[in-house]
Order: sequence, then structure tokens, then C-alpha cells
Amino acid sequence: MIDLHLIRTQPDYVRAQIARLHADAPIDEIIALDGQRRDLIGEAEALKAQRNAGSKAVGRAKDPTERERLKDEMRALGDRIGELDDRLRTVDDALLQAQLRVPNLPAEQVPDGASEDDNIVTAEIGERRVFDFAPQPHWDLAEKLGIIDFERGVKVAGTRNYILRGDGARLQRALITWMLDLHTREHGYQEVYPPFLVPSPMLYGNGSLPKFADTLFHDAEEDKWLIPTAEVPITNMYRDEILDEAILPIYHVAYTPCFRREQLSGGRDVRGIKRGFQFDKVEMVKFVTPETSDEEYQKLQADAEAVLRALGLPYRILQICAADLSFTAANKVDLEVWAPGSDEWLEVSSVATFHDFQARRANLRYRPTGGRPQYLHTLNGSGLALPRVMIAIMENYQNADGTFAVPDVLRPYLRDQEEIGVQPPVGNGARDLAGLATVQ
RNA sequence: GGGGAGGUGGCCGAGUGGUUGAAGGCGCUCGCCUGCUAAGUGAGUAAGGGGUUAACGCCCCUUCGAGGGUUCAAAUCCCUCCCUCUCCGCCA
Repeated sequence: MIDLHLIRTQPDYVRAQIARLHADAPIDEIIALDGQRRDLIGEAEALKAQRNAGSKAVGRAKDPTERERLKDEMRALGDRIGELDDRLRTVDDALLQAQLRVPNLPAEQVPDGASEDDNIVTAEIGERRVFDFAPQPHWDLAEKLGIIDFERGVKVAGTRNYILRGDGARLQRALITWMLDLHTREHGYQEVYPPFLVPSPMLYGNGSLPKFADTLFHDAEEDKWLIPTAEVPITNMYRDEILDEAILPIYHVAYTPCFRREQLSGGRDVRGIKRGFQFDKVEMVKFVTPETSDEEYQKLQADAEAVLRALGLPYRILQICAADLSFTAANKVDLEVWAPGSDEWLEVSSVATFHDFQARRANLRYRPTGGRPQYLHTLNGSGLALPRVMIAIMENYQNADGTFAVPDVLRPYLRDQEEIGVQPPVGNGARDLAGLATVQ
């Protein structure tokens, strides 16, 4: 949410910023409701002060007649207060609903633009490899090697599902462990392992609700949602708390699966593992003071880039323009890795700063030394999204014979294995079947 | 899933209808005092919202797990829900 006081005092500024987003927001409605709300509060509170004083007088009153007279008076007052409170509740709720629909305002330095076509490539890092053979897309390569089983994934779970097998599964596990180690050992993050199924307020807190309900998986029985990103549980970890300034900044990193009801679309995007209903991600989340927020944003981006650099993958940085900013972000860059087999840039990280937008929704505050509590700033960035990193490794490190090399940094995590080749057959003997029989 | 106990301020812990926004203690802050420290001593020490002020501040409302109800008046009584502890059951 953005500051109600800002909307009240500088509505034109707010409207102008929202225009930059090419978005709509119920600013007039909010201003009207805010006015009604404050009028009602003033009225109700004056009556409450009267009733509180009157009720004390009842307790002190000696004379029974006088006592009854006061009680009648207070009863009448109570009825009027009840009416005002009912109206206030209605107005409050409408105001909150309207506020929840207002997107975050873009940071000053975010460039204008009309659509995602106006995003700006600010840097391209690393050399794109020149192949002396035609690089395969990962869906062919991985299937031939037997490390991704598309057919059985679909059989088990429906379209856009796949099963990683053998070294495919190991590679992803190695990547996860290595990324977590990198961020915890070298970038100062604390690893956390959060719940994947959370109730609605958490999604309002990070800004996924109410706008993106149709892209989330919901369990009606428990009224809980599968997380679309680790950002959801982590951002809410400190909700309703007032943190000591001394403990900020807080850095967390987590590995979780992410669940998204992607809108089905035809074409290339359905091939391979680029886009699924479930994918794994290592996510970084920061809680910082407003003063350090810009600096922390730069560092966060560097932390995400460090993963790609260490893997030796060519990537580019995309500054997102105002029109393409997500609902919650004040500023955002995407990191896109080059996939030579698929012949496209793949978004593997989104690094965003939210200023106090999420903090207001989730009630995340800190107490400046000697001062009054105030909202802190949140930031997050993928570090990184696993399937697309897998794609990039397979496609960039592939050999002419259809195998591919393991990037140096991952070898210690794969028993020094140097390349991934055709997987040996499975289930081929009495040994395996005998083993299976004893498994519970 | 079933039974029992309980959820009060930064922490511990009183408090079963009215001067209790909440005793007492601990912690913390500022001051006094004592060569230093410890001890002692005085004062202060929740959040949110509304109003007022140039500002410091002042006034008012709300909040004792959450929501609803009874009452002139609720931390205190009633209902629903959530959470914690505990016994039993079940279970990776």
C-alpha cells in the first residue's frame, strides 16, 4: 500500500506517477472514503468521550433516580455510537479494499515507457559461445540423455509437468545447495526453510492478493494458498513486529518450490522446462532501513549476478520501464541468461525494491534508535530460478555428441563429475525389485 | 481427531463488572548518590488512530489472542474462532 497521507496531501503527484505505470487506481474513491472516515471518527469519538464520562458518573451516582436517568441517557448515546461505528466499519472496509488496489509508485529513476518493449538492456555480460555445430534445445538434449522425462511428467501430473531423472535431478539439487552456500557464505544471508502453504493475509502482505488470485493455487478446505514464490512466507516472517534498528538489515535466502497457475498459451513457451506450474527457486529477501534501501538494491542485484558469473553463463541486465513494473515494485531489473539451443534470453532473476509498499501491507516496522516506529523497506531477488539455469547450463555447456559439461563450481557438489551423459537404464534386475519390496 | 489447562505491557506476573491502560517485580532510559563497579535512590518507560499546535506538547478514541454478543459500563460475563502447553489417538 502507499501512504494514505500522501494520497490525501498530494493527489496530483500520485495520479501522475500512476499514469507513468499506465495503470488505473481508485484515487478519487480513496480520497472520498478517507474524508467520510475521518468525519465519522470525529463524530463517534466525541460521543464516546461523553459516554465514558457518563458511565463513570453512573458508578458514582448515589441517588437511584439519578442513576437511572443517566443510564437512559447513556443508552441512547450508545445506540447512536453503534450506528456510527457500523457506518465506520463499512467505510473502513471499502477504503482498505480500494487501497489494496493501488499499485506501488515507480521510483524516480525508473525510465518511462509504454510497454515491455521499452525495457532497456543496460549491460550484457559474458561472451556468447560460438558453436561449431548446431546447438540443441534442452528439450531434445535432455530427453535423449534421459535426464528429463516429459512424457511421464505429463502422465503423472498433466500438461507442463516433467520429471527430472538421474543426473538431471542431481544437477538441480547440486545447484540449489551451491546457490544457498554461495549466498550464506559469501553474501551474508541466513538460510530459512519456510512453509509452502499459507493463509490469505500473507498473500495480501506481499501484494499477490487481491490482484493475482487467478494465478495462484488455492486450497478451499483450509483456505490456504500454495506459495508462488518464497517471497510470500519470508516477507511475512516479521509481520506485526517492531524490529530494533540495530538488527537491520536482515538478509534471508531460501530454497522453495513455487506454484503458479500460468495461463496456458500455445507456441514455444510450452516446450521444455522454461515455464511450468511448479518450479524451484532460490530466493533472497532483505529487510532494510529506508536510508540504506538504494544501496541494498544494488548489492542485491550484484548477489544475483554473482551466481551467473560463477556459472560462466552469458547474461544481460534489463532495466524495467514504468509501464512494465509489477504491481508491487518501485524499481526492478531482470537478469536474462542466454540459451543458445532455444535461441532466446531467459529471465532467471527479477530483482526488485518495494520501498515501504509491502511493509505497510504486512505491518513490518522498525524502531529507529530513540525514535518512533516506522515502516522498513523490503527487497527481493531470485538467486536464481532453477529450471532456466538448468536450461542455460545444458544448452551453453553442450558438446557435439549431445552430452554437456558440468560447470566448475558445481563439480564439488557432484562428486567431481565433469560431464553429464546418457543415463544408465533403471529397474533392470532382481536387485532393484527386491529392494523395492522392502521399502515402506 | 478427542479430553484438560492457558493466552494480560519488552519480559515475568496480579487482576471475576465501574477511578485498572492495567498492582508488583525484572529489564531499559534519564537524574541523584557513592573514588570506579556493585548496591541505593528519584522519575520515566506500549501501539494505532483522530483533533490541536510553528514546534515541544496537549486533548480525545481504540487496543488485555481474534471476532461477535450482554451491559449505562467488560481484561473481567456469554458465543465462535485461532494459537500455546499437556494427556490420549493417529502418522512421514
